[in-house]
Amino acid sequence: MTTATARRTPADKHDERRRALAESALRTLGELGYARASLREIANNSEFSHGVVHYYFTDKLDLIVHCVRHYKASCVHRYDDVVERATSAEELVDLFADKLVETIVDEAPMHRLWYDLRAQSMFEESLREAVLQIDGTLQDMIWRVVSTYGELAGRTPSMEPPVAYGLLDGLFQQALLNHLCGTEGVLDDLRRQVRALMPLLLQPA
Amino acid sequence: MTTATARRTPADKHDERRRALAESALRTLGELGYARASLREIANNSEFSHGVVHYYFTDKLDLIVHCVRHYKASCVHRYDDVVERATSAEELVDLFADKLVETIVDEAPMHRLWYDLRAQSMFEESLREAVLQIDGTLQDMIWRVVSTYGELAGRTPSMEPPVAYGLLDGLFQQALLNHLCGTEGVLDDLRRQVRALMPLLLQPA
DNA sequence: TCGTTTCCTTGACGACTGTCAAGAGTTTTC
DNA sequence: GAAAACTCTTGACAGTCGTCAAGGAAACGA
Repeated sequence: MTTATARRTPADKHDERRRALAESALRTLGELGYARASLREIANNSEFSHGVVHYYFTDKLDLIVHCVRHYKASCVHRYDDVVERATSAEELVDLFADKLVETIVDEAPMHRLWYDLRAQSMFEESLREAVLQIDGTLQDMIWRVVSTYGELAGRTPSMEPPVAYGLLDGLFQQALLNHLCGTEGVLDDLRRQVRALMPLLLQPA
Repeated sequence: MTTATARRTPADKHDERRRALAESALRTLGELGYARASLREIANNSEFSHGVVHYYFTDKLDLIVHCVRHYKASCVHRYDDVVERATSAEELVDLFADKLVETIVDEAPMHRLWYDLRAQSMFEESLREAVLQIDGTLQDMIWRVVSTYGELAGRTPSMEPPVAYGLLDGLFQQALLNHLCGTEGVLDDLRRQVRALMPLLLQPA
């Protein structure tokens, strides 16, 4: 019914509303987490009422998965200009480490939401497909950095994409937790750790 | 009132009941996760009724923190005999990797519970103290392995304890998720990845 | 054996949850 | 300008949740 009745407005407006609702929901989700963010709370922090959710989404799960998918879509290009801008291996590492620190400060709620969702997917099977897919795009994102780093250094990566992603993700997660706990020096630590780790991801010269 | 009235039974029985309840709760928590495990469900899977929880614990949070603390207490010695038994660096790595794979198979529910709780602590401040403390003991556990590995290899570690822990934890978490998703070859991958990573944790010979 | 303390069950409470139907309000269509 | 379609609000529903009080059951000390 809603498809292709007019030239472009109906379906587009529908999608735009979904996007607006999703972005509103993301704020609340990032603040409260997956389990404690109720649809009413999400709606309260938006310009809509709590009933509208079921007009644009079938489920609470549908909404949340849409939210995180929407978020990751912009997230996976975070290091694109790091990759493009860097002219040497050392510069790439510096830019990459800085960007990691920057996003841990600016987007901590989004990151903890992602880790929350990924942990939930270990229990809730209906989340796994989306989580695995997003995890794959994040892995690709990291691999673009690592492979470019290798090219600039004139060396080939010594690890497969999942390993490189797993290692960096481990450090990042640790830094995020400590950052949220207000620990001092976490950001500098992360920067140093990443700078020390990156060379190990390549074959010895 | 309950302290030191008789020789040892009253307080001991209290603690034993707490332990029994906690172990019962751990089964349910490992199955459902932090958010979806209700006190009634926890009690149903035990020999008690749902009201007894507030006799031994002040809170749901009190119960859960006690549960995870109780679990980690036994968990942190998992690699002790790996450290003691190994007579060469290579053997230690093999034993360590095997033990990692073993626990990912045997205790997957406990591990996902831990990651769930750690993610929740990013939102719920009241969880952080316990989580940070447990995280520290896990880090120490890993460091015992790494430092012994270095001694056996006659080389000094190239990374600080948090980094070594963060890297290995990242790989482990990734393997756990994939294992729960039923992906094939995850365990062999983890074994190979750990064997490849460990030498990088030491200074070049 | 009686009274007291400890232990545990039952049942209820208020609050909160996701969901959805009924119906206003708004826009579009003819 | 009436009719139809779309958009959103309101209010209620059936559950579930953590919590706790009342009271029975059992163990204990005398």
